[in-house]
Amino acid sequence: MAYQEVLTALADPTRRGILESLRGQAKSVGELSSSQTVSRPAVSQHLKVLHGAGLVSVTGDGTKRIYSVKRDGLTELHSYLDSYWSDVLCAFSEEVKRKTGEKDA
Amino acid sequence: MAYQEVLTALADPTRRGILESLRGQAKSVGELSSSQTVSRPAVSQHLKVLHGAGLVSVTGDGTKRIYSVKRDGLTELHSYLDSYWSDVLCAFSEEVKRKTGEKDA
DNA sequence: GGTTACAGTAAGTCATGGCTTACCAAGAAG
DNA sequence: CTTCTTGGTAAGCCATGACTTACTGTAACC
Repeated sequence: MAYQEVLTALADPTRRGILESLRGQAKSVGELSSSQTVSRPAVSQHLKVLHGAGLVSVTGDGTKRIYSVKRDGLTELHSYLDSYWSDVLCAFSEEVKRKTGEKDA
Repeated sequence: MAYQEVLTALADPTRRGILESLRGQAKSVGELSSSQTVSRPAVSQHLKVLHGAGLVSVTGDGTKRIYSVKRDGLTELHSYLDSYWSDVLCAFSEEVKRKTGEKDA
């Protein structure tokens, strides 16, 4: 529920690659690591972060664990970005740009 | 034009704090650093990253530089997140979750 | 012109985290 | 029951980057 964690998770290129590889097709850890350049334990660690951020969901209690994209995980970040748009005050910051040489700035 | 840089820029808490402090009100570097816990040079460095990511714009060639939020900087990332929604294939990944025990997985 | 204030740069330090190899646990298959 | 496959954990290494102090440059003000 924290968009901060989502940003942290999405900041890493490898993690984005995993998420991209996962979108459209749920995969096991083995399948994921074969499509990535890093080792399998590295993928596991990244998946832990992604799971902690709520970006992926895992199923299968057995020896095979299937990971898939959890679409809802991006909702909060999406809303956060939206808030920057709806921010009316944001508009007048552009106005300030023109008042550059204000003496009493 | 790269949402990767935006994600990297937004991943840092201090940078988010600067951006938050900047939203709704354009500020000089001095004003920013006084509202932040880190030193002024640190703020300068962060502003460079934010500027590189296209998240802020700067005006004032003089000794006073006014930074403001550049709303457009978030557009690409916003669209990127949108693409996860429109991804039809994303839907069937949820379906796969139920077929967990597939033997030929 | 000299001084002061503001801001960016440089250099160096330290912590965070991403990756690897090695190991451990658990279920499937024979 | 033994063996193999699968995946998470631990420990350690190394690179990245965030922060600091010190310095430099530039514009405003006297």
